[in-house]
Amino acid sequence: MSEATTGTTRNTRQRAEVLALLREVDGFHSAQQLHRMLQDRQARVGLTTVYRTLQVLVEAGELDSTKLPGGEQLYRRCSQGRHHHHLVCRECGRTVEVYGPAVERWADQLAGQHGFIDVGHTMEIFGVCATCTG
Amino acid sequence: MSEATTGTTRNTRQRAEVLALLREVDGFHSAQQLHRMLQDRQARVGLTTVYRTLQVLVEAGELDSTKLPGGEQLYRRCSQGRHHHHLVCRECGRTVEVYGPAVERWADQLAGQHGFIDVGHTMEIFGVCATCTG
DNA sequence: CCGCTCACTGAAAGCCATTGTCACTAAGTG
DNA sequence: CACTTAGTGACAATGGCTTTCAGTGAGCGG
Repeated sequence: MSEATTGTTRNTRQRAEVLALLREVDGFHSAQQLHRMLQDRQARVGLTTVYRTLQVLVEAGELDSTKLPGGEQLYRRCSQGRHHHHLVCRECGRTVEVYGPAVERWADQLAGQHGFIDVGHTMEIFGVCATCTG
Repeated sequence: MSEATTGTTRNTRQRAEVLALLREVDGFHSAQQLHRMLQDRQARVGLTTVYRTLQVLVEAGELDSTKLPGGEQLYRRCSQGRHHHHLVCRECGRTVEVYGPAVERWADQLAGQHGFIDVGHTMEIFGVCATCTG
């Protein structure tokens, strides 16, 4: 599973298109949205490829992903490697990256107290942003 | 949308079956699992009804639900109304309810600072429990 | 350049939890 | 006992995502 066997990664047009798009857009977008955007700009990339490329990029730590309550996965270019969470507007999808080292520590500690190892966590904050309110 | 118009709730056999089952089982289970359990005990309740009943119960605050990373929704009888999060074992599904008032406060505050209103959040902690480790 | 291999592609089919449809059933009321 | 209408459930549909598999083309050695 994702083990670099011969480890050769090829530079394909499709990969470049996806990366180029991600460099231009801001905020989170779903694989489907990104695929539609690519179609709009005449970049012929299959949906399957979009999914695979996004997965690869996430694994490589170049993309950042969130999951909406509905289960849909969103992606966006990772500004930096630091672990963070998201404050997302339910209306417009505007996203703010937030940091909560205390939360991380709390989660790890708590899990440790209960004998859990290999601990990870998910946390997303939802609300309606100022723009969408008034 | 879930607005109590005439607001009459009927006591049906199916509802009772689901509730009875939930009273007996511990931990989180998916709608599909619960449906299968009901079949095993000869309780004839349709899958659709199981889903609807669970939804109603969650809205009424009588059930507690989590979502697995895979997107599957899990339900369990709510021990108490207090807002809490879950520490879930990736292997066996064992769940520990955890409280983090500080986290709640942090999330609300942070959202407020960014001008967000009507704020909610999700947080789940995953790991492997002591039993599953060895 | 040429040919070859294998990573990569993508259309279509599959998967799977969940939701919608709609004719039917029965709870609770008068 | 009617009778209204909440509730039911078999089935179809949805939707995001994954798998399949017959190709295509990136990059390398010759």
